Amino acid sequence: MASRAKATILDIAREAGVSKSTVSLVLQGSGLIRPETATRVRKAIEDVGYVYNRGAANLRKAHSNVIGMVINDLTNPFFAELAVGMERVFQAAGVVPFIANTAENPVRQEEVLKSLMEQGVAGLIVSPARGTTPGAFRRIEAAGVPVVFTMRRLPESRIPVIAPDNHRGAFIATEHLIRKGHRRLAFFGGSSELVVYQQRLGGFLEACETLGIPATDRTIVEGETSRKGGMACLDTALAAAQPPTAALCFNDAVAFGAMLALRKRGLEAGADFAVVGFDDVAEAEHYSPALTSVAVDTAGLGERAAHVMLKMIQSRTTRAEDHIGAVSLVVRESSGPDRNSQVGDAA
Amino acid sequence: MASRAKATILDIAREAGVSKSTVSLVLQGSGLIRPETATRVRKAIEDVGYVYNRGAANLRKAHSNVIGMVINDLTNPFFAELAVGMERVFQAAGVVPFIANTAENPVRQEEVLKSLMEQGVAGLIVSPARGTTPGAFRRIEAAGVPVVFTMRRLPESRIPVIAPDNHRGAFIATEHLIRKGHRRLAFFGGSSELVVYQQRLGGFLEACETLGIPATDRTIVEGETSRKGGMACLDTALAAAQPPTAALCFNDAVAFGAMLALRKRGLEAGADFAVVGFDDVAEAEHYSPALTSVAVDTAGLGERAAHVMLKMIQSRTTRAEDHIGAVSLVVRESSGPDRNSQVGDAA
DNA sequence: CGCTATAAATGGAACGTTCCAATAAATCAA
DNA sequence: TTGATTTATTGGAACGTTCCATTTATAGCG
Repeated sequence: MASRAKATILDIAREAGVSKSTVSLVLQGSGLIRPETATRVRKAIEDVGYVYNRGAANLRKAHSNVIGMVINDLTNPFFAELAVGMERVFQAAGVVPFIANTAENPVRQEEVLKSLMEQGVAGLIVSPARGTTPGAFRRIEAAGVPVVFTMRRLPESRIPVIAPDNHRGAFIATEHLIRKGHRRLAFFGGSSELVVYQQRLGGFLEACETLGIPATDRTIVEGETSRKGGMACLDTALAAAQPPTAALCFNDAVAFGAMLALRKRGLEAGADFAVVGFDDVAEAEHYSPALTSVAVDTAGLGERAAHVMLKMIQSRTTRAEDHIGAVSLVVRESSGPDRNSQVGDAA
Repeated sequence: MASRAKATILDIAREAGVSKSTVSLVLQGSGLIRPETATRVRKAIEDVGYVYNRGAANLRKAHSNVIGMVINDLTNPFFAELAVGMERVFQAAGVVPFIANTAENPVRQEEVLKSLMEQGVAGLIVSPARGTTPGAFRRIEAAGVPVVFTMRRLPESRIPVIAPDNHRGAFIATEHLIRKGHRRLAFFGGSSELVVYQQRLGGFLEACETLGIPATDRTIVEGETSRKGGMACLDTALAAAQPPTAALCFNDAVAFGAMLALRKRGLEAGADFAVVGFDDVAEAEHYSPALTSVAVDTAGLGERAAHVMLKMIQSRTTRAEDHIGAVSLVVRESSGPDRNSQVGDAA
């Protein structure tokens, strides 16, 4: 049933009674071929069930039409949304994005990157795994393949980054909580090895500083960036002598976890404890209570990253400017009502 | 900065003072090379920043180490979990899975498949997009590339399928609702063009039939397989003169939507209306109320699909047996307490 | 009719690997 | 010592494309 040997351009040439060069030209849609010849060739292609061998072609052409998207956690819907945004742009440009998942594992990431490079990708969009070593992209840069990072950046690296304004996002979210009347605040989840963490925590701290929350009234609990991590953070925080009354969470997953832990204690997010997330994933709006979160325009960032990549490929450069996306706070139920009525001990 | 021309095997050969054949052997880890020679070659590889050109290699070898995973909706966490399960297996086998998203669009799917084929994949694992035409895989089969479907099957096709036992899953879920005392049941979401829909609906109907729920007490509402679709289904169903008191949903996303719509009406899933989902995504356990759902062992199915694929590649066949995965009902809060006390009108 | 200009089609040399057959060097048996 | 065997290494011919330089056919013009 299956055709024995794969058909090549020569088989088509024979079938159509032309030369391989002619077939090649037809395949590339060249206008140099007489229309009726082209039709004849196309028929032959159809007849023999030919499939184009892009590997062979790339051997001569030296640049492929595939770009690799390396993502640290596909099960996080946030990254899935990001990937979808990119795909739209690439598709329109005739570029095929192949997605690979590293599951937050630097070793796996190494393998995946190697594989993608061997495949001869034209560029790489990467959301680096936690714990990626600074040298991990040296070889890739040396090979002249354009790379852009999304969402996360590496401590010291000249690779362009497309990311939301984490500092500002955390700042406005914290400000929101303070304006609501909260005086003992927490920051939940994440770990200090992530640059993103430093940015978000930095925004949180700056807001506290600016708006007069003393260091003694700030609780910082590191933890996994997942529901489970969020649950643990809340339990830790509430065990303190002077527990916080509100928390900004590293991301929405952590926030969902914190809300879940609250419910387990018979408390309700919003009424008894204010929770704010980060990322504003689709689910945030539909949760119960609906989650107040920092919206980062995920799909927009994905599109931006894709555009930057295309431009880099086109201008065969490996440099590009960073892009820091605007953020906004989407206020929903989980951050609760104003507490200003019961405030009395503010400076 | 970037090295001008990409280094090839010949550059390494020159650098190390051996022949290209020797380099090739080293690259393949052949034991035929004297260890110290191999070390010297490996050093040269490192020095010149060589990256292996798999395209060129495949030209001779005729089978690559990449397999394509074509998924209809990456934003559905269910598929992301499935993908992750497969990746584990492939990684261990030294095969690199590239994931591509079709966003439920047959045209996009066509492009993606073409691209993957051109790339010379060794095999394809596909969860076909809705509305895929029966002929869409003809050429791929003709080319002798192994394909396995996951989760969904095409109406008439000899391609092996790895999927959960949809019929049985729906049956036990429906049985559960009836045992709880419900007598007017609904089936929410999905559309009849999907084979999976027919299977799940079939299970639902068979349970109704077997356990004495007359056709007049069954409400079937087709709809999008998303939260939004689920909300619409619930609204439609409750508008009827004799509304149902429980619903089996096509999948968890629909179930979440239905629960959301209930809450909007001031009703609570479990207490006022029983909801059962399908797939048992991670979120189901953490929802509020926690969702009763049919567990399909997602990661297990992914692993199974990957294994079948590897076996097909190895034995260079394009045939394999279907695999129907076991299912189980995970009972949580959303299906509510027993209603048997208040039943009086049962036959 | 001969000439040039244009259009259409073609041969052949790359591209970077693999792998077979062949060689060269080292070891062994007699 | 000689020939056979084993161990390391090496040329060279593929693999399926692209693209440049040609060739061949067609048309246009005086």
